[in-house]
Formats: sequence, structure tokens, C-alpha cells
Amino acid sequence: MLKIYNSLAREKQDFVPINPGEARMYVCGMTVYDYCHLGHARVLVVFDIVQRWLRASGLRVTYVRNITDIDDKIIKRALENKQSIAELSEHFITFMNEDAAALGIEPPDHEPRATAYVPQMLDLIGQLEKNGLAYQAKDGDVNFAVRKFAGYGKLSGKSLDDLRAGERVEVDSAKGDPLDFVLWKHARENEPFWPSPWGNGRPGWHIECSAMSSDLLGKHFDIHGGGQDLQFPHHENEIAQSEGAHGCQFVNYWMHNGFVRVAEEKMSKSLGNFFTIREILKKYDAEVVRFFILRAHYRSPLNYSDSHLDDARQALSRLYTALKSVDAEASPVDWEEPHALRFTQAMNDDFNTPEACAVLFDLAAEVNRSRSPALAGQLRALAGLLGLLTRDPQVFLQATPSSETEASIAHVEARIAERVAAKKNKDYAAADRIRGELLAAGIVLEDSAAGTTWRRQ
RNA sequence: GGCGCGAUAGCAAAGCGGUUAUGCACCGGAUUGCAAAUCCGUUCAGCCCGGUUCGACUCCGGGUCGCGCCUCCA
Repeated sequence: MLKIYNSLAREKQDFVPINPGEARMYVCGMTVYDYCHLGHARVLVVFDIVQRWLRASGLRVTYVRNITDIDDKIIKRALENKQSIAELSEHFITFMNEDAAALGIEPPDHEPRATAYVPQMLDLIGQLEKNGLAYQAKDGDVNFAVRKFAGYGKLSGKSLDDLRAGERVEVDSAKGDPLDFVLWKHARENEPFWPSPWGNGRPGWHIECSAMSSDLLGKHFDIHGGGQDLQFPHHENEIAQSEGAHGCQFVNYWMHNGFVRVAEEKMSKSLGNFFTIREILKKYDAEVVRFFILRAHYRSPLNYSDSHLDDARQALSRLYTALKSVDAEASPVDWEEPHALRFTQAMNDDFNTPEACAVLFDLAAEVNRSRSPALAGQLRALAGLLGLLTRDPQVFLQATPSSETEASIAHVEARIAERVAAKKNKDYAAADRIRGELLAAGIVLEDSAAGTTWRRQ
């Protein structure tokens, strides 16, 4: 039985789908005005795993991950870059897709863009107005009246009065309550706008997710995910909008992943301490990055540093090494096998990927001992559920993230041939010299009865 | 100020009221021309103070420290 930590209940709960055999999941994706950083990579990987495990558990999954392609930052950046908003967002959507593909992220079933859902947003705002939860302020903005929605704060555990006490935002006098949030912003100069019953304008940040999720998944669905920083106010506001408009429960299970940190601080744009995915991929294999993320539980903080990635690379190499010398059977998971049972137990416990990885290492040790093609196949199959060990071991072990040329690989092969000849002549000094030279270049040689192989250090 | 999360061995990171987590690093042995890889073995834990218990890293209470949200943020 799968258990999920539900942010709404603040405890692990049995996952019971609304419709038996089916899971509908919505995840807040990217705002496309810049490159994705490692924090974004974590969301992508974490919910890719959720999606994969739900499917592996036999559920029919509909996975929606949205793209925010209209908001303040995009408008600002487009102006700075002197390009259109469409150009800017297209540009970064392309980069995002490249990064996601590199990380082994399976494409979601739907990837809706906010700009394509303006009519649905307007319908929703109209419904909220009809329900007495939205009002148009003097400045033309349409706001949500948080005091009118009884459950406001239930996700984040905040009470409106506490929020008011801690209010640090400049009060917008046009709002009925400082905590009211905007559903529809009136048109301003140099900004794109859409016509609406409330005049020309553009959507507020939160309304898009309410509109897209109900359109693609229905008014009530199973799982909603995103980074921990979205819990408040974004997800709280989504609940207010969706439940306020539809009059029914919005989402059963809320999932929030922890932050990536740098030197014990949250990695974020505003702190300027972020590393983009493509920056990291210049130094580390994408699968190493994926493994690095999966080695920590999704709700724990994850500290980023080169030495941690070095460590992850060494660890992943151990798994690939186990597959290198055994001809793994290409078989599906044998679910009755003991490692698979442990793996399943781990994943069913709120997606405990660190424990699932530990099972992979135990299994790898078993493969090394037994040289069993069936067990090697099992290792490959289980790891595959996490999107790991999907490549040829030799390709992984010899891969280099930077732009190494074929020529240098040819050079390695040539030097190995020289060394084999030297060894044949019992000229061990020459053999060791060649090995030392290659080692200095980060190439490790491994002699075995079957001959000499090499890998990157 | 309000709300929440965390503190595990040299580093990273899980489960668990009593029995080896796991990975990296380290040490000893096997193996090897020597290595590497692999195998076998050893060493190294649970912030502090109380409480519950036959027994607590694990449960409860109180500290201390760290982090996050309350403002755009994955």
C-alpha cells in the first residue's frame, strides 16, 4: 500500500485514488524567463519518480506539468532583452526541455501553457465573482477576498490574523484586505493584455493553475505537487480559487519537495547562489545529477557541492561496475524476488528513494558475488524504475561530461595496446609508466583475465 | 513576532523501541607482476538535559543550534 506524506494533513496517509486504478496529478512547473537551476531539476526528478512509481504500481496516470509563460518577470525580462514575450518563453522552453531530457525526465501527459488558458481563467474568475469571493477594486484589478473563503490557510497552517500581524508587504490600498490576492491585473503600458468583462488585463499568478488543472484533470483530483516554497501563498491561493469556484474539494494529496541548498542556504534566484542545470552538466554526467537527487529523500534539504556530486559519481560507478562484467538479462522486474520486495516497500513508504538506492547497492554486491545474469537483469530493471542504469556500463564508465574528442579515446586505446605489448615482454616498468600517464589524465586501467579495460576516474 | 522542519559515524544519507542500513573515504586480508575492480573482515554514530520502558538513536517533555515560510521563488 502506497503511503504519501500529505502536506494538507501533515502526515503520511494511504494513497486511495478518487477513481480506482487511476491517478491524476498536477505539478507546478517552470516560469520560463531564465535557465533552469538545480532546484528546478529537483522538482522535475522528484515528480518524475512519483509519476513512474504510480505507473509501476499499475495505476493509469495523467500527469500535468504546467508552463507559466506570462508573468511580471517574463514581461520585465523580455523588455530588457528587447524581444517579444513569445520569443523569450519559446527560447527557455526549448532549454528546459533539453535539460529535462538530459536528466531522464519522462514528458508529462500534458504541458499546458498559461497563455493558452485565458478563457478558462476568465470563466473561473466570473464564477468566483458570482460566488461573492471576487471583487473589482478601484484600480481595475480583480481580487480574491480571502476573508470570504472559510478554509483559507488550511494548507500552510497559517491563520489570517497571524499573517496580518506579520505583514511586511506594503499595503495596496485598493485591496479590501491586504492579504487579498489578484486574479486579474488591469492592463498597464508596455504590457500584453487580453480583453475581459473587467476590462483589458492579464491574469494573476495563481489563477492559471486552478484553470488548467480543472480543465485537464477535473475539479477534484488526486495529487498536486511543487516545491516547498509554493505551499504559501501559491498553493493556498489555488485552493481558495478552485474550491471557492467549484464548491468541492480540490486536491486530496499535496506533495512538496525540499529545497536544494548551497552552503546551508536555500538555492534561489534572489540570493544569486544558484547553479543552472546546464552549467552542472558540463562537469557531471546527467545521470549522476539524477542519482544525487534521488539519494536524498524528496522532502529533505539537499546540499549542493562539487564534492557531493563527486561522491555520487563514485557511488553510481559502483552500480555500473557490477553490470560491466555480467551479461545482464534484459528482463522485466521480478516482483517476487527479495530485493524487489524491499524496493517496493521503500518506494511505497512515501517514495523513499534513498532506501531504494540502498537496495540497489545490496543487489549489486550480490551480482558481484554470484555473477548471475538474472540478478544483474533484476538490478537493471529495478534501477530502471528510478531512471537509473539505463545505459551501457562501458559507455557510462568511459563517458566524460566535457567535450572530449574521439581522438583522445583513440589515444587511450593506442596506449593500452602499447602497454599490453610491454606486459607481454615482462617490461613492467614501461607498463606501469603508461598506466601512470593515463591515470594522470584521469583514465584508470583495469587488467583482468579477459584483457585490459579502462574507465574515467 | 506567527507557523513549520531538522539535528545520525570523517563526509553524505535511511530505516528501526532490543538484532549489519547503504554509498564515499579509511584500515586489515584475499586476489593481482604491481595496481584497479571485486570479495571477506574491522574500525567509526545518533546535539544537550530530563522522563517513559526490562531496554531509546528510535516514544514524550524541556533546552540549544541550524534551516524554511509569512514577499517573487521549485
